[in-house]
Amino acid sequence: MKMAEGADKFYGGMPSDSNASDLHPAALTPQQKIGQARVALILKAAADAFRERGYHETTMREIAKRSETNSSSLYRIFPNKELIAIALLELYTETFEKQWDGVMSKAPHVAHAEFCDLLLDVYTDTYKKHNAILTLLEDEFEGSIARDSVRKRNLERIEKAVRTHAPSLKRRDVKKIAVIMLYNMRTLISLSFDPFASNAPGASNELRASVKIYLTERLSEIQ
Amino acid sequence: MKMAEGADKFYGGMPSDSNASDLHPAALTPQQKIGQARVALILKAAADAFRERGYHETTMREIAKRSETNSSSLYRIFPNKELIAIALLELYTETFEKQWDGVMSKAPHVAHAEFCDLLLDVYTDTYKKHNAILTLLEDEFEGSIARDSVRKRNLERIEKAVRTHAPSLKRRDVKKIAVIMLYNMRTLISLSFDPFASNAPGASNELRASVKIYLTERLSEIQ
Amino acid sequence: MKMAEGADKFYGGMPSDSNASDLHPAALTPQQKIGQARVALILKAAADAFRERGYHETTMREIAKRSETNSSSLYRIFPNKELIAIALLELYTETFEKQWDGVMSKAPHVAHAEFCDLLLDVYTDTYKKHNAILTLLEDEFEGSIARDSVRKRNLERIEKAVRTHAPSLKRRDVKKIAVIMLYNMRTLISLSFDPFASNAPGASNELRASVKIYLTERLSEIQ
Amino acid sequence: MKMAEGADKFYGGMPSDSNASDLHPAALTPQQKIGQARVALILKAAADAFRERGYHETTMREIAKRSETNSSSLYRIFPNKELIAIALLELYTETFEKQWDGVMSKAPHVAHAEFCDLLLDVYTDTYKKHNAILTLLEDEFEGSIARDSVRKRNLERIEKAVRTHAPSLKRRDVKKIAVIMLYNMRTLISLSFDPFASNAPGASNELRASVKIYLTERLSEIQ
DNA sequence: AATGAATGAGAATTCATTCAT
DNA sequence: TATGAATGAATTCTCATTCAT
Repeated sequence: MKMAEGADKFYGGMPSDSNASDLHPAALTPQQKIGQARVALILKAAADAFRERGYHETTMREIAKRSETNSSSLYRIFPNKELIAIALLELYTETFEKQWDGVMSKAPHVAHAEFCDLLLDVYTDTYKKHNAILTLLEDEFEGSIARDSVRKRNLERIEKAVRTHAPSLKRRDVKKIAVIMLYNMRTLISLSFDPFASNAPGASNELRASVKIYLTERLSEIQ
Repeated sequence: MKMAEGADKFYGGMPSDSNASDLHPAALTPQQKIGQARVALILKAAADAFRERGYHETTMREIAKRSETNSSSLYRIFPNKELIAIALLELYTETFEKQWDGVMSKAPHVAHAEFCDLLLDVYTDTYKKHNAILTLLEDEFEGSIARDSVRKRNLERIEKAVRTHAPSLKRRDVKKIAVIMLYNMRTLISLSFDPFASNAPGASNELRASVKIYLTERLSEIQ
Repeated sequence: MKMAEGADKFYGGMPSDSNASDLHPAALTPQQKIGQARVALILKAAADAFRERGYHETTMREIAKRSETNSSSLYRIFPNKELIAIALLELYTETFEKQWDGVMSKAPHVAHAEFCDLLLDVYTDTYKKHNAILTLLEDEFEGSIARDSVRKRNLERIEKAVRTHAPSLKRRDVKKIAVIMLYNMRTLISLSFDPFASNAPGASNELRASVKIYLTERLSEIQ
Repeated sequence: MKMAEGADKFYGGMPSDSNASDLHPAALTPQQKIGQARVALILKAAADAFRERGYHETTMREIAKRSETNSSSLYRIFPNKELIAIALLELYTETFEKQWDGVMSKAPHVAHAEFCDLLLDVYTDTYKKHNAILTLLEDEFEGSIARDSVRKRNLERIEKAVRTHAPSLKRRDVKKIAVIMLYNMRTLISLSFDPFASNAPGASNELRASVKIYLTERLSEIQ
């Protein structure tokens, strides 16, 4: 399936001037209060559904029903399922960005171990709020471009934080460390949501510990 | 969609006594060469499709077309899509199990670092052969029971290997270490398949290194 | 779909006395300048759309977008799509009628051949201005009553012109000649718009010639 | 709307080798008797519907109902409405071609007037059998390419017949005459189906006469 | 009068699966 | 056993039109 029209609205690029034939615009940004409430309802319903049943198994119909929205209205606001997912990703990103400010301001001063916790907490805290996101970032959902864009931004943020924390690191090493941290963050999330992992209590802490060992080691090397 | 009948055949447990009213038998295991070839074709086609388009986006129709199998014949052999996925998981498991023999025999004698590599290699080697599996283990596909069973077995294997390598470890610690290793193995796979991660060359090695640091540390503690 | 209420206002006949329960009035004829501009915009947009995509493929939505009119406003002015088509037919008719005055005044004096050209020119000239009409007169659009009324009036005009030009013709022959002329006029239009007919350059002239041969022959017979 | 996939099957061009991703082939040509009967039913139903309500107003649903075909089956055989129209055009063409043999064999020997009748009869006779075609050739239906191909072939046939009948005509004149005849043929059909034209009885004969006058004149010029 | 939001009906289309030869 | 045909249940999606502010 091709990328839905209008999807490009989200992951940067020039804002395409809407021409007359633009019959299927991107997700509507409603002007009136009532419309905004509707959008919120829809996103809530979609997030719930995605989390409970996965992106693929969730139908537009179900989202419509859960949010008590008329199907057509749903399609007016979100011309297709992908745009809902993308909107959720956006929402998540917003929350996420706020967290980073705190990290960036503390990064230069804290010890390695604490820095590690800061990074991991950004993820876990954000996910606690938007835990439908997990599905969207994991599932092979069509909006992979949007997903990749989110990941890319996340990666850049981590790199920046690492550089701020340890300015003397080589650029290449920063990149590698950032990737490892990103994956570990995701793992940490998976771990905390995976009902299957609950067999081994303390696994989350163990992962945190393991990441701390790694990061401390890498950051200590350079001095 | 509910789990298809007959699916229980695959993920271990007691063999359910098949009763006469079993209208939807599990995937057929054909005795004739031509049938086996057909099955192989189907599984190949399905694996390709799953990898390329994901489990959910892949339709029976497409598998039929790709394997040049008549739809009805496909349904005779695999009464539903889930059973195809399960069969692929089985195939993967077989390859997997063979790898474990090597690990288990070497585990007691090798150094920690090498032991770590052994574990990670089991995964990467197997995935190189069956890379459609990734999708099946990640996607929220209906056969989650089968998937969980695979995971569970994998976890048990890792625990056993760790115990064999370091018999003096406490059971609880083994469990935790195993979980961490399992997740890291999956991460390693994701990393090597994720086109997105290719921006940071050497990330795979970095992950291996990080895992090695962790494992060595944990295993050294006890002596 | 049934004919929209209010549609009868347009294609002549007695003005139906509007009763109080007239919930769906005919196309509004706005008194204010801004309203007239709006109507013009809408008709322009609709004409373009009809010509480009045909009556049926054109949606109210598209007309709204093209004319930058809010959907609801569009519906206030033109309660349904048919009324837009009818309004366009009206517009066309107005232009058309003006042309007839010239024809009628010249008809008695000119030679047969010139008379023939006069008739054909009425059509081609009018169509040059309102070329969306072609679609409306050809397409099986619901307002066939309006369409038939336009045709009928056209036929009557032709009959009148023929009678004026050749008063001694029998009524029956006039009728037949008029029909033939009407159809030839339409053919001439089709021909000039049909991109496909451009393969045979000069076809328009050839048709004119053929019509002239016919008409001259018929008109000469009687003297 | 773009041309439907598979539509190219009909109006010439290389037969595209069907690749694995060819999930939506052109209209199915059923192998079994029962399937052929089904196709016939569908085409009959579609022809009726098109004639009665026009191409655009006819829905796939209606065709399914009229032919007592399950919707999905209909879509299996004719993946979209256009392909049905194209199939009807094909059917029409077949009948049409047979008629031409007679024309071509008589063309060299008959008088101009009779030749004229022969040409006109090809159309009227064929249309009597396939009178849904009228709609398809007139309506702005998406398969305009197929429609144009039909027209083009018809034009070529007429040219050939004219050349056979009057070999000494110049090529350019043949082309022009053919176009005029083609349009007149269509007009004749419209005339006989147009309920509106019935006001002028004898109009058909009048048109025939007019065409005969024209053609005789043109063909006589050259000797 | 203008505009955003809502709505019901229905059309297009696809899917997994079964039937019948 | 292989294959073409059939099927019902959904799902996606669009449209003309109305409501409410």
